[in-house]
Amino acid sequence: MRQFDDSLPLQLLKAREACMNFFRPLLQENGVTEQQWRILRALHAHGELETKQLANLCCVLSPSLTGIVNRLEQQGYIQRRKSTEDQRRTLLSITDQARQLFDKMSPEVDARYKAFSDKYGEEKLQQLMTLLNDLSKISP
Amino acid sequence: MRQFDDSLPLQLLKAREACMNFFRPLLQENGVTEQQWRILRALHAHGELETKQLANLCCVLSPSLTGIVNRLEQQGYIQRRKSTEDQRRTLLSITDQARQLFDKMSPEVDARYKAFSDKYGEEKLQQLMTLLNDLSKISP
DNA sequence: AAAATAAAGAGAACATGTTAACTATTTTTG
DNA sequence: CAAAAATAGTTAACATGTTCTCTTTATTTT
Repeated sequence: MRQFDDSLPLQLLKAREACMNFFRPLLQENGVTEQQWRILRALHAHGELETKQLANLCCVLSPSLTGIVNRLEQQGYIQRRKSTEDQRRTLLSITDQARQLFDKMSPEVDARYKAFSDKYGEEKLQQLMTLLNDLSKISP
Repeated sequence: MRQFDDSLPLQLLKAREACMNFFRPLLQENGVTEQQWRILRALHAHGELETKQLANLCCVLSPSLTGIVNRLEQQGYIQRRKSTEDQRRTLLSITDQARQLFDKMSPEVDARYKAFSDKYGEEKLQQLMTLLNDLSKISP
């Protein structure tokens, strides 16, 4: 069997960990978890979304998303409304309070991304993104 | 700020998800979780280890490891013993029952890894592993 | 149109991730 | 050597991941 330390899933995990080390402190300073930030960014980029769409975009399962969204709503960062055509669907969007958070955090996020890119190498980062993008498209 | 869908952490997550889709069913058939399997493989490859070493190898925080190891011990896959020199340290190793599990699963694990490698491309896989390995070494 | 099916969310139960605090042991300092 | 500081591991509290089930609403089938 394949050597343990060569396992691709483990390497992906470690890489993600190394990358997050650049951003985690910033998120913590601003009182949002990694997952909450992922959700907010998706809504910021895509506008109003259904729960299911959001889950797919963020690579989160819907039961997890339920809780995350509840907490974000409680903190005033997200608003829900029911779709009028299809009563099953919930539509989610960010509030002005969330937009303020973005304005506040954006510069520092960019700075840290640049620090990361500089340390790792811009070309390598591009290559990596391409390879990852290909990988995420395959399925058994 | 960087486009949401271009975020490296998200891409790493999606890539990992795509990869795990090849193995998850097998793990489930054998009644072990992804994390349990990771722990068992590390112990299988490295022999007896301290809790902390194991946590570092597997990219798991010690509080999580405590629970995982408890459950694995309960299921008869792991045995603990106290270090004689340093009473703080716990030494962990796999049981024969775990070794049997490996013998049973190894061929199928290999087969699926090959299926994955064929579908993704062996060269690309090598490149990717190299890039990930580099990434996991950098820190802010 | 009534019944069967499918789809979207939410809820439950358990495993894991994450941070902080705590216990029991060394190890280090004064 | 005794007190202080450091280390290994666990516990606690909460957020999230994972699978299964349930409810509600649409859609399809007969």
